[in-house]
Amino acid sequence: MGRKKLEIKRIENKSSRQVTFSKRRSGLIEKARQLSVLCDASVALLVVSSSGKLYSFSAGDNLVRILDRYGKQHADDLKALNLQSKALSYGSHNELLELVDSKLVESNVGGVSVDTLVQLEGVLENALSLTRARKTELMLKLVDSLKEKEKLLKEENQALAGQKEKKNLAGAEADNMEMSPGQISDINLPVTLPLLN
Amino acid sequence: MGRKKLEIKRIENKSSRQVTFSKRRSGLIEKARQLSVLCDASVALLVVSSSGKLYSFSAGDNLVRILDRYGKQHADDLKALNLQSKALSYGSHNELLELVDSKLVESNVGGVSVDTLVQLEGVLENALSLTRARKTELMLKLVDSLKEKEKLLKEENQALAGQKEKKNLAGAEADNMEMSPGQISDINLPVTLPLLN
DNA sequence: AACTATTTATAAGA
DNA sequence: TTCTTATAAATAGTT
Repeated sequence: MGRKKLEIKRIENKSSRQVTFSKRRSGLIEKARQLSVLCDASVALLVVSSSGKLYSFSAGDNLVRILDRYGKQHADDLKALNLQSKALSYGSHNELLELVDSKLVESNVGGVSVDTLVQLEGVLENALSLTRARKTELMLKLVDSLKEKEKLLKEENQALAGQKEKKNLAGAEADNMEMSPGQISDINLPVTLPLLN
Repeated sequence: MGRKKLEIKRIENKSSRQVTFSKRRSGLIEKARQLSVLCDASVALLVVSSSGKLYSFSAGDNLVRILDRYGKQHADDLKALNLQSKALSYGSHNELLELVDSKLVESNVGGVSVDTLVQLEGVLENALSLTRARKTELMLKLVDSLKEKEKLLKEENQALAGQKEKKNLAGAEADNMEMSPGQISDINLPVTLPLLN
């Protein structure tokens, strides 16, 4: 809707891309607002420009609450989400394979076009790689957050030990407990993870 | 943009509200998609209808990654992350299964050789090799061990706090502190895991 | 789910 | 950036 019809593909000219980004971003946000008001819905919108700047908008409810709901509903009902943003469960791989297998056996009689099979293969590969990428990403995140937690706990630990020592010195005798608080206990973790294919 | 100008306020008639919701939701998603393509941006959109149904869309990058970015810029959202990671391991392959199913059914017209089918099966099986399961298993172990570590740290923490309190009560006398070795250690976790896709 | 009269969004230009 | 305006696109009400 402008002087000319614009093809929906990346705008190569940097400055008009910037202008369009700005205009359409406002337009999108306005539309989101209207949807929220007209239909009594909650809307959360996050836009990240190619230069990495983040714009967020939410209406009807605050963003965090909407995200929470996303998390919950994700567990219950993924039907509502589109395939792209969907995650697949670990177990699904095998199930899917089995399904495909059985379907293929079944169709020994009927027939399936090569094109369809190629398409199917693509779909599966795509879905799998998406899944794997996301799974990895999330697990790395989880690991990071756990490590962060660990660090904080250790610090607290050290602080507590320090306080204790002070008290010891101030008290009757010394005890030379050198409880250096960073001590080792063994948790069974493979130091090197054989994560190879 | 319609037969009449519509005021932007809650539509009272339930069914037209529903219709408008549906139309405008698609419109919004299309606009989001266009913005993403035209301007090389990432967009995440979450819409919750008044009846609580959730719709999500993302383009340019996966939703979780976009949310992550949001999380970084706006303090923590570990809670949401946890919810998500939980959700991710639950069901969700339904849609994919349906898609696969429909592809196979719909293409009962052409014809394909058993050889081709066997080949396809092989390709898919390959993509699902056991190694991936092993990788997942190992990562899950890693996460578990980190959680375990965390637990131990918390316990030690509590023990220390308890001792400190005791000391306070006992005043200046000896301390029989027997450092209960419920220790925590530093295990050399690879900071970056060589995770394969 | 289609249609179409209108309103809205916006591409290009200033 | 901001405004203007010709035109494309979205959609409200209708069927």
